[in-house]
Amino acid sequence: MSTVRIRFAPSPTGYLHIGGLRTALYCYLFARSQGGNIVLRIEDTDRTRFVEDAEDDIVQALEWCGLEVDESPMLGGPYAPYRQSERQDLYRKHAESLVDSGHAYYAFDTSSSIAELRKNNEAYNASTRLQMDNSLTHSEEVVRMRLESGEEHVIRLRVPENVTVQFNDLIKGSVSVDSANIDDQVLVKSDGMPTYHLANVVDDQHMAITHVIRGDEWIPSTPKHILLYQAFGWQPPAMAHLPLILSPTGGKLSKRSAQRQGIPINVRDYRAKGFEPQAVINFLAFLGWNPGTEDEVFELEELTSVFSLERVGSAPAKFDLDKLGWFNAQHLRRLDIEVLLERVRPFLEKHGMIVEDDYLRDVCFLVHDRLQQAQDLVTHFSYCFVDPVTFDPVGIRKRWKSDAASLVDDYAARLDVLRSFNEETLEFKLRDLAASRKVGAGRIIHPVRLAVSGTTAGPGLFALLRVLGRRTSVRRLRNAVTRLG
RNA sequence: GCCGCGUUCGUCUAGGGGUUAGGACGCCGGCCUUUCACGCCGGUAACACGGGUUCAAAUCCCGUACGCGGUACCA
Repeated sequence: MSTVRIRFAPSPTGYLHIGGLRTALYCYLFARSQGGNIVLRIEDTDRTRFVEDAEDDIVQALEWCGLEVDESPMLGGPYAPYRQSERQDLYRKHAESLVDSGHAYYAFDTSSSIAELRKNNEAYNASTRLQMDNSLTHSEEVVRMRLESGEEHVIRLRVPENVTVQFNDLIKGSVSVDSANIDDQVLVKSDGMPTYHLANVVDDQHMAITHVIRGDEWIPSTPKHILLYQAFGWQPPAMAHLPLILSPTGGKLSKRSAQRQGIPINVRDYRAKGFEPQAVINFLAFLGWNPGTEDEVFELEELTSVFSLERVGSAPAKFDLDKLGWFNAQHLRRLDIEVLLERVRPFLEKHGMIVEDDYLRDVCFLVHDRLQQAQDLVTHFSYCFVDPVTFDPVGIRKRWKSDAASLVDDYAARLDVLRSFNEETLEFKLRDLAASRKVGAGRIIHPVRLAVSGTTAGPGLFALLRVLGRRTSVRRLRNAVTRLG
């Protein structure tokens, strides 16, 4: 058995989106679980949709997630080049060999004559090809002349009549299609570029790909590819078509539908929003696959050791942002505090907050378990860095009673003269004050929290005060006393 | 329209002839607690429908419905 070789073959028509990452992930997991190799191949045969920085984005997105590839345009490898635009001659040569063997033909039809064909609801296939303008309907000599004169043309696959094309998909099982339902597919476009169908078959063969793992949307074209392999006399690789990721409302997870649901669509957006790469990977892995146990939280390397294609389901799955949030919280919590610091820094900077490492470390330690996304630190816990400017009105009504100002002021006075600003002392001083004023501790705790953070929710009060430090704590307490009265 | 693929709690899913149909997210309730989270405990909720096959069907077969995908000189 030869070594497993998998390719991830995106086309650079835009930034890598979440569905593409899922495909890449499954490719990676399968390759690694089999001890095989994975190659990144850029399918840039559509010049009209080419996006300049897309390739770069794809590479960075994979890197961010830790999906390392073995061969790629920048890494090189034994089957270079890995950009299809750089392999044009190969495709042309193979297409022509197909014409020679009678499996393909030149076609000169204008776009308007094809449009007319389709208007009559007819396909370009065995039943119509003889009415069209191609090398099947003209003498060899005429064809040669037209070709030599540089007339625009394409090369089409001559799909055989009345055969059933069948293949065994590793995920879907047996799939078969009657060749009558397959068009004479364009193999080489009039600009000389191959279509996906040709390029992908030629490259998979030449790059010794053993398994094609790609999205469900390719199932209908796979019979065309099988036909191509047969025409070339090649053995097709194994096929595995992954179920699609759907929008929560059911449709295709398009840019528009995703935006409406608040779902980031490009991988770079997940990064920008403070999602953990491991969480995104974990979430994606479980969209259509499960290990058969009840474990759910996995890192990439752990996934690699338990992944198998047999356990990939065949039904499409809806994207669930809440579940992703849960995975993110799980992975965020497992992060080493120093790594968390790195995660959180960009968000502080974005908000113009300059914070020293030691202090940030204290804060992170304090709120670590309460973060779901890294950016929560600045959105939920800004009071760790700047004095509160507003106080939650509901909190005021509920917690800032008539004696609050005097109690808080008293507490501030006691803190102000404290020598060791540790949690035990802070708590002792507060309870002592409560006792001497004959009130419950909560009568002070709550207004103090409100004064210091502007809200009624948050980490343990004494730990919070300790982190804020004496100067800040006292300043905020006194400030609240004057503001709230 | 035609072709293909699919259908278990709201969502992700386990289970594939005999199960109280299991887990996770979400939601609800409780415990913990100075608050809110975390955590823990408990609850809610599903085999699309109709026919077969069988002693027995969520599970196998056939239809129907619904959903999704494809139907390009896009991938």
